[in-house]
Amino acid sequence: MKLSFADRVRTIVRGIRKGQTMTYGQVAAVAGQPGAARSVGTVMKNNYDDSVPCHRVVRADGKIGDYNRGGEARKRALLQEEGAL
DNA sequence: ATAATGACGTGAT
DNA sequence: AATCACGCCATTA
Repeated sequence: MKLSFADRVRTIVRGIRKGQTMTYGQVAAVAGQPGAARSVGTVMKNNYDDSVPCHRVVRADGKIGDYNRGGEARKRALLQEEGAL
């Protein structure tokens, strides 16, 4: 069975430890598709699995990035709780 | 199969 | 510093 890009991304993000963060571009690169940062976003958007800490994926330009469970504010709060900020 | 979409990235205004 | 414009690419319709 072949793992889609989305599956690899979810796996990678699941592996981000508490207090750590990765940029969309980083995840894409590790997933084997450098330059597909945007696609990582697409995946996150369609991913509703709570086991995937999508809030640990941030933008490369230092911004927080969006979040499908309460927006940027929520995401920022979670990261602060984990000490990622 | 083709077109539209968007939780990005970088460089130019 | 803030915004705009364009390229990028998997996913979705």
